Amino acid sequence: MDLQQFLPYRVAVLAEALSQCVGQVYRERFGLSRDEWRVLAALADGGSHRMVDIAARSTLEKMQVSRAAARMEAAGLLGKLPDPDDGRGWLLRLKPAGRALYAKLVPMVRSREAFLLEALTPEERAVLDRALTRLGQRAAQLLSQG
Amino acid sequence: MDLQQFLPYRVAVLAEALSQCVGQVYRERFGLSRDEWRVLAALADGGSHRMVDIAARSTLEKMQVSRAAARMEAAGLLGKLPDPDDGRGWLLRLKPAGRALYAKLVPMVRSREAFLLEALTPEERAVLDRALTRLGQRAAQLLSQG
DNA sequence: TATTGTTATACTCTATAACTATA
DNA sequence: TATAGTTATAGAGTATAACAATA
Repeated sequence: MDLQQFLPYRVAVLAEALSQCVGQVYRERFGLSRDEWRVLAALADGGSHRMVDIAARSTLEKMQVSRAAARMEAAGLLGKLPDPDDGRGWLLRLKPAGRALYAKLVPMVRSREAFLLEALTPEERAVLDRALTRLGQRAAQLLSQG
Repeated sequence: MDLQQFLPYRVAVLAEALSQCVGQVYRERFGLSRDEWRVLAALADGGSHRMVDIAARSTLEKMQVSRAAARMEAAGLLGKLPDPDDGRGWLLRLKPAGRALYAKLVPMVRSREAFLLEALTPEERAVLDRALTRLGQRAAQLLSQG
């Protein structure tokens, strides 16, 4: 068997490389961790969201969201409001500083993504899109079966 | 911007899922770490290889290879022979126990990979193959430029 | 001077679960 | 009993660089 041709390995190597590409922006230029960047992106619609929803939208654990949110609150990027519908919960919402950061950061990562995608034709992108989705579904199936 | 549609995020999530699928085999059933599994796979051709070559073939740091090899040597999976061509180096080589482990492990991860790929037509697989390669090249380009 | 492999160290991440307060 | 969020802790993984031996 050839490791170089093994799909999980290839995807892992690519993910690592893409993560570094994007990380050069959010980590090195803006001092955010990966989790903080995901929380920022998950709040991008400008709304207020419960932590558990942010977790679902960002593929993070509730604990990771809690910690990232605490750091971002301390940095003045977001605020925590009591959830009016549930006394246990909080709603997260970007503050102006968080929105400003987002507005600077997103065009930069977007243009990196665009550069990456220039490697593919529109048809290839469509296939890739489907492939990522379907492989994810199959992987979930395998994982649920053990 | 929609995190769910962002390519680096999608690839990261998929890589995580695929890594768990394969990890269920090499970690949970055979007690190997990811690095040890990669070293095992990189020695799969039955030959003797320098650590620096294993590192290149497995996308690991020389330090990770050194540590993984030390653990695998202690476990009797591989042996270290002095490199006849370079007094500084060692050649790694699977021992019978390592080859036996490999022979049991590979069919299992192979069948998982095959199950995953059933989600795609042969044409889609070919496109995915090209896409992974080209995206990796572009990412390397971005990283080298900063 | 550069390279192979080893070791040290500090740091980050991850996983698990205990814990509180509400539902 | 179950859920939202917080906190604690231990273990794993990562990054950096110093180091000895050899090229």
